[in-house]
Amino acid sequence: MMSFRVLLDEIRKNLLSVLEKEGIAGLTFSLEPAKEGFGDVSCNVAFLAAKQLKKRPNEIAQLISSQYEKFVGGLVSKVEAHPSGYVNFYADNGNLAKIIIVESQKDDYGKTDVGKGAKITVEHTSVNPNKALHIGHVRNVVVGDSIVRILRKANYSVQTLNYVDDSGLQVADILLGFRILGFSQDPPAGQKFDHYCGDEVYVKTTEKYTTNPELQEKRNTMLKEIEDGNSETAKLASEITARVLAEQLKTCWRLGVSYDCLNFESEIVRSHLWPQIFERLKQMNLIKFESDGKNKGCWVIMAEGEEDKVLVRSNGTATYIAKDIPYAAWKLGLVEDPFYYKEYPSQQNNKTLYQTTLVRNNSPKKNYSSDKVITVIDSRQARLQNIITDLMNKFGQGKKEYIHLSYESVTLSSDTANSLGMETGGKSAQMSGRKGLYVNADKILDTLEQKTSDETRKRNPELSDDVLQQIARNVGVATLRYEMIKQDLDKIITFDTTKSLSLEGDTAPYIQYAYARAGRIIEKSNITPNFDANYDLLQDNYEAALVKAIGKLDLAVQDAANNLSPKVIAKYCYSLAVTFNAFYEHVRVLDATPDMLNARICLVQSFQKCLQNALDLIGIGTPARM
RNA sequence: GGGUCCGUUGCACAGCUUGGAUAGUGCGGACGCUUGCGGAGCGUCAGGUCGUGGGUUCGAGUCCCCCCGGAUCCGCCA
Repeated sequence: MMSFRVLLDEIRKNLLSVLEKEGIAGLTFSLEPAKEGFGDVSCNVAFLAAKQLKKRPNEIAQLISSQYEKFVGGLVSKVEAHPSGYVNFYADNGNLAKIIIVESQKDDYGKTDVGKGAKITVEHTSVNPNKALHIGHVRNVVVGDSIVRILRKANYSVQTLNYVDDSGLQVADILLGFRILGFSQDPPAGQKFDHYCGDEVYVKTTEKYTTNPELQEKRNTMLKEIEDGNSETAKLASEITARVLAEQLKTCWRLGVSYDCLNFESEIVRSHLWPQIFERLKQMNLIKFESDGKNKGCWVIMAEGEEDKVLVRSNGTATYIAKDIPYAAWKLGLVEDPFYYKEYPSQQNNKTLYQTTLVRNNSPKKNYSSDKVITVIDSRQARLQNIITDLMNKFGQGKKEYIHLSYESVTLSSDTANSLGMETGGKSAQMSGRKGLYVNADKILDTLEQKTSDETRKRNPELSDDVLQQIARNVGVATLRYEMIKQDLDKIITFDTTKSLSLEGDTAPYIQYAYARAGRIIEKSNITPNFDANYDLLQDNYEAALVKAIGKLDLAVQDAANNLSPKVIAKYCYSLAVTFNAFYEHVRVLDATPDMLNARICLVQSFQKCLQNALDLIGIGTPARM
């Protein structure tokens, strides 16, 4: 990839030759984009060599920079020994601009080869099919989807899975509502089925457990019936969960997210993978049978420095973690695949979505397993995920990698919790599906679309309703997605229905606005840029800064892929937009002479292309107007 | 009680993986910028013992240890 990286590569190569000549080879120095005001690239080698040479860092820096002088003239225009001890390099703006701007026109601009084409499987979303997605689920969906996009850009071959826990206790809860408490199986007109199940059936059914304890026993028998299959209850369960799932997927598609395959817990259970795995665990001595103590009669797993975890109860039934183990092993390709595959009826973008089935068919077998598997789950499940990770390491004998990509939860601000009828004493509160304390994802998207639609109409009164709606969807989704990934995964997001929906400052609309502004310049210039331009004209600081920002996309992708950190891309997009806006305010494009106009239009178009590529990595679009 | 994570300006965050040069950004506050390419913008100012204490180092927001505060997990529930 021809990018800012070529500058780093050139400097490294020449620097190594300087160091060798001076007899200070073998140091693992860093060579990085410089901080503002210290040139373009900084090197810390003088600090590292100071001890060995018994000289002050600045002296060494001076020696190195004077020796580097003979290489000046390529992409480097100046070398400088800073009094602090750094060696700072200044780029030749024209040469660098030519390379970066031309390269940025390629469709795959920003790609980088972290993955070397390796297969990787990512599981995310995995929402219980008894309710609608709330704002906490959205964090999972958006983090997972952004990771998928980033890994693809980093040359991984990515498979995306969504695990549907269609046989758990929460499903039994709503079934109890339908079968015993007589809730209608059809929602009131205009209400989505997933909203209805979550807001009405689930909440009102679980409410009754406190006043009506015998209902809980009924729930337990219902759970057994679901797991065994074949009963009326099991049939109704698969019907209801399928309907909820269909509605949940609409929300995911609305967010711009797609999957390769859906897995169902009920099928994992009925596939009889567990007995096979159970035997292997015994053979490998990874689990033990307790003949005494509090876990008497159970098979338990010994976790590093933690309490033993029961896998098989004294009555012989497997616990939930025992269901997760076969699924993890399946994802890693450690068991023979018991499934057949069929197409799910629909998906956005005409991408085919498959689902597993135990019913034999003639469709070709699929393979969604990989040696490397990422599972995106809430940090609250870290303990269980650690047990599975441990187990998979032993199971895979070091050839497989199971990664729990953990993220902190989304909580509600006290104001928002209050508005949902909960007094928290000024503190933020965890959401709870059971208590009905959550912010629905579709409703937040509706609110955002309305808001962005109003704003866009103010600025573009001539736009048709259709176009306006399209823009509003784009910007609304972008705003929510950006809020969900702009900070670190291990930081709690405190969601506030008013404060979290701002369209100004460090937000998606700010970034998208920069793109739209750039588009208007190109439009009004009335020229088609000629990329065989005179890039030496782009010497202004604002121009040079924009070129360099554009040149660093692949460095950001590499960082994001290596650290599984989508926020790196969000930060990159924001800083690219900031750099453009500064350029926009200080450099007049349309007033320039023909050569200068052409060079600047090339730069503006390069910015647009780069930003579009970068935003796509976090699932954010670039409307031409907004 | 034990494990994990968080603690940087009034608020929300970046920087910590890979220690060095002036600790950045947004919101909020004060003031200013449009007969100029779209003001969802730009600029100026105010605001910081980087939770506390120790250690390693020529050098610590960044690495190590103790402590304090907060979140979360620790069921033969899922």
